[in-house]
Amino acid sequence: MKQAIYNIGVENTMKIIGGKWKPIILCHLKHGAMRTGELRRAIPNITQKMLTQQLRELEDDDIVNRKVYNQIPPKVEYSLTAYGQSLNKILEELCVWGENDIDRRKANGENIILLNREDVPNDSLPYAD
Amino acid sequence: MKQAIYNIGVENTMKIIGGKWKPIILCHLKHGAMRTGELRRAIPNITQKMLTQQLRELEDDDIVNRKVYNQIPPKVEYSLTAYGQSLNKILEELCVWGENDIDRRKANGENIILLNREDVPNDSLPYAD
DNA sequence: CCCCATAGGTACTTTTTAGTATCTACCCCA
DNA sequence: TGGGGTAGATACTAAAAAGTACCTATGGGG
Repeated sequence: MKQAIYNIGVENTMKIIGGKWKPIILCHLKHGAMRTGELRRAIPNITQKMLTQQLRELEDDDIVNRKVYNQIPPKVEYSLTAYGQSLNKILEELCVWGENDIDRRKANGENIILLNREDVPNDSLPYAD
Repeated sequence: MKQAIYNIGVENTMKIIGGKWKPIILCHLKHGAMRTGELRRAIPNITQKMLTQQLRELEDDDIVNRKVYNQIPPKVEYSLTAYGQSLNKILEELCVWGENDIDRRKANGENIILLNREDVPNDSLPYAD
């Protein structure tokens, strides 16, 4: 059995939900189950390979559930497991923080664009300056 | 001027606080200012190069403040900026989630060790099964 | 004079991660 | 017969991230 040693909790968290694609996938799945093709369309630039690879890893970590419908053409739905949903709040906050940060930079003159602003919980920013 | 395009907020967040070392550095700094050497000791395995490199990037993004004391031998203190502190809650949650996840896996028979459990807010786990 | 401690820069190499291209399977439909 | 539509596997290549080794500066102390 391989032994894993971490110095701080966040190290483990990032191993599970870190990387280029996992946070994005999870932020989409937190709204409900999605088919493979839906995820592909929702996440421009992701390749089929990276999508399935990351989903498999999330499955292995009991974050994502894979449901296969036995039909032709194939239909597969991905969703957060009950355990994966314990990440919902964090995922939401990561999204919102990033959105507000983009606003802040834009106000600061940076040329930065956010295409899909899905989380707009309220009008009070966590940080205003 | 270079244009940045994001599809979803979390993409931006991860660009700023993602990677192998940044979340760890930030989780340490959220307790207060630390000297370079303190950070190095607090984060085993990080190299001087990675530490300063990541700190410079966090500085560029207005997350971390660098204070140089003009003395010999040199003394430099790093701390979260006021803006960087808007990440405090998220950082805390990332730490705690990782800690609880390690407990969960350990209970599940995995050989996994957490050396520094710094965030123990209460006895109610976000997810118990 | 040389080494200590401190903080940091830089060229180069290795490792990890991600991307590309091509392959499978299945049934339907024209 | 040969597409389309779905989901996915795999070998190979490219790019990004991290690690290694060695260099700088400064003043004090032995």
